[in-house]
Amino acid sequence: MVEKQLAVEGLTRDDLGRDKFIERTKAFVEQTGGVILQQLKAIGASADWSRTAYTFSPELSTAVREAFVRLYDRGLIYRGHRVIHWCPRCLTSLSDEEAEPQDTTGALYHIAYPLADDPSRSLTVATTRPETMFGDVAVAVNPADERYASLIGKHVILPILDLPIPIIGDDYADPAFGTGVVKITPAHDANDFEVGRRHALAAPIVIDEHGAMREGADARGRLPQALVGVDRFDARERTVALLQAAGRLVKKEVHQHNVRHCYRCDTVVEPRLSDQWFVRMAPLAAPALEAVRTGRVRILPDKWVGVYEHWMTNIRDWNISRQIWWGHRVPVWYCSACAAPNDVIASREDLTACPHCGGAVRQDPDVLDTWFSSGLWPMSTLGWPNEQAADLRAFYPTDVLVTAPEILFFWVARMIMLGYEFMGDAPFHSVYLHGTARDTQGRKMSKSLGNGIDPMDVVHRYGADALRYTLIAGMGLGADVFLDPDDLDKSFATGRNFATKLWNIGRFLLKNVGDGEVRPFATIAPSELSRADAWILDRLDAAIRECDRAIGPMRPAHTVWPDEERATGLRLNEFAETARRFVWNELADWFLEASKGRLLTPGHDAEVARAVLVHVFDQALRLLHPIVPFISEALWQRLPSHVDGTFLATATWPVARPAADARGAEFEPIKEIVEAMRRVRSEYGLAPGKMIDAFIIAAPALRHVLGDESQLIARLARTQLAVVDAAPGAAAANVVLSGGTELIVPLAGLIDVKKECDRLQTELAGLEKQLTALEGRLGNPGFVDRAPANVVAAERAKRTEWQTRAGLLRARVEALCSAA
RNA sequence: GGGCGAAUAGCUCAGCUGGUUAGAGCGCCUGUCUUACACACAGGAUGUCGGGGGUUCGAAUCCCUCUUCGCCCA
Repeated sequence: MVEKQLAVEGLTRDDLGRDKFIERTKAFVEQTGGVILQQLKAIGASADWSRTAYTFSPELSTAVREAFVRLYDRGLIYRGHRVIHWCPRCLTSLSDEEAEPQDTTGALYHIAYPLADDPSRSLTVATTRPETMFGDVAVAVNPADERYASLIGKHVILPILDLPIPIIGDDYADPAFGTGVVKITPAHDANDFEVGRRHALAAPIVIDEHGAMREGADARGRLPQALVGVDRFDARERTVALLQAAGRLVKKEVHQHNVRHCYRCDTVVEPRLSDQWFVRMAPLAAPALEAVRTGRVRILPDKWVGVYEHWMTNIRDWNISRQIWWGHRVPVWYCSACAAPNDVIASREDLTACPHCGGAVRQDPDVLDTWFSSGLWPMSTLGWPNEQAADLRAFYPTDVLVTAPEILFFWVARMIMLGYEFMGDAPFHSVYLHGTARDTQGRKMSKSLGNGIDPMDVVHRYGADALRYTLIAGMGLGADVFLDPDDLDKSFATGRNFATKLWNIGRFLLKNVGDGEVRPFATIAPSELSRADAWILDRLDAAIRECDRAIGPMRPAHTVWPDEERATGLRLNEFAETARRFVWNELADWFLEASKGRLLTPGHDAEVARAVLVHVFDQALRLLHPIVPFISEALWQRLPSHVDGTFLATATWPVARPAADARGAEFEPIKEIVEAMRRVRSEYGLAPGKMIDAFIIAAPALRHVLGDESQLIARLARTQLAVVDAAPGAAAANVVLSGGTELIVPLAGLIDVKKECDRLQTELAGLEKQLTALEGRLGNPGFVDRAPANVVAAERAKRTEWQTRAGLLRARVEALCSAA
């Protein structure tokens, strides 16, 4: 980014010099880092802001040096001479992870290399990079390949240069790929380098650090004059032309392959032979792999476990050298005076003189891959390498790491490896890999595409709670979330609607409860509760349990996750949906509606209702606080039960009561009757406000409830219910409810007998179909004998219920449809 | 080319260790400004759970196979 800014000013980093460049970058980092912190605060992230840390602070720099020196002393960091990924634009090497493969349509060129002792015959090699042929030192065939085995040891003539090179046998040559003959260019291909090493071949360099053709080490006389200084891609065309002119190009075919690109600037990466610092990964990976396999660390969603294991078992040494200016300098000095000119001195302190001879020293110019210091984060931020640091002792290992899946190798795996190396334990027990925000076309939101959404924009429009709720509710474990950057209203409707609804629920509740003294919920005896009270308290318990289950255990009970708990919890969307359903569909839609009447008449029951309302809402706000912290806190502070100076943010978590009150279940038939009445109204176009009469045939237990709750039903359903023993003869709508209850709504003049009859017949047919299947199941000895007893019992209960229901429906159909 | 994963309502996704009359949000249709909320209320429609085969008393759920799409690594 800083280099881009400089480019706009017409400058390069060399114009500025190393010190000025670092100064400028530092300023930029402080500025952007500040913006991110400000955004986090705006969305209500409850971090301990006094602990923000910066990787270039003196403390963290100490940690980086300590880690480097310790790994170096243990032989886990070494200087290696090999082919690495190089960005010819950034002029730095890259790790395997930073060189991103991109599927590319290229060409496979087939080139004829004549045999030295018989120019009439030739071997055809297939390559995607003909311009590297000037660095060829051999062609390889597979020793098991019968076509070519006899040629091993002979020579071919490298076209254009007319240079004899050997034919070698090596398993690396894949008989099935191309022609089965592969050219070997050790300086410009990592695999070829290994082949060259095995066969003790030279490694002539023909491409320079800028990606232009130039004779480097071991390459004198290898480049045609016309190609010197030519960019690698132009050189490819020209080489092909030269080959064609020489009659050596056999064919060119379209070829799909992956080409690595620089993850920062997208330039095509050039394999480059050079000296770099590497971390030996296999010894570090072993405990980190074991940690995930045994369950010391779990990865969610667990589909990433396989990816992690695959990477860890095929791990390659990590190139940590970067030839850039911004970063931690490699803490290595070289003494030019001592006997060994390349003697490496790794040091925790800056060196000004050689500790052996007192001579002048110079520091290695390379800096470290930023992920090297990031890998130390869980320790370095807590005070490591001071192992007695209070923070380190108190907080290491931490709990959950939340990050994006593309960081799994860059960062997560390296934190685990370095955690084991330096602390002897994993830095956390859970890794939560979240989804990606994408636009409506499924593209990842990014600055360069301009399809991103500014979170602050959303906060200003709809509030932080709406933003949080939308994302949390819409993001299943590891699932991507799709948002339309051009239609924020639609994208954030879920959260905006819920935030507004919650606020309105609070407003209504606070207004109706009023400012007067409210009885503490604990003082209310179960016998004082209404059925609606008992019901909402049951629902609250269920919501608490479901929320707890969605979040799962905070940490493993005994260090390691047992198999049955490994994949559980952290289902934030389920948590959000449960909490939403409770306050909206249960508390607001039913309990608040049911309370309206009770609150109108002052007295004992109104006091109970007020106490229950305050208690239930208080508990609901506690559940909601992690998702919508601002609105929930604001409402909670206004509750009459609120104690000055206390915060919802630090209030205790709700706990479900162990046992339910049986009377809560008695509210269900009331709901069912109200819903049935509403359906009938809707179907026959009866005005919602109009009071209508209805009859009900019910079992004795329900009659008792109906007697008690007639006012409530009247209010919710706008219905005067009369309990009867038999259906009156007049035209009516008929509804069969659970438990054999029948609801009859007389509709003289309004009823369409044909329509009512059709409706009942459709319902009956559907039920009979289900019943037939159910009876088939229960008649099957295989099922009755082998299925678990509780399943069989449940199916039998269902049969009884459905048979009653079908009987009642049949009777209604007979009564009604014979007349039609 | 190798490995991993996914296909469920118009869209985005739940459905965990096989037993539901298969769910949610958004969208859609009908009615309602019912004094907390039209960013709402009430009611409604919509799925041969990608195709085929198998295991099982029982499959959206387990196995095989095909198709299509992702991701990771060569």
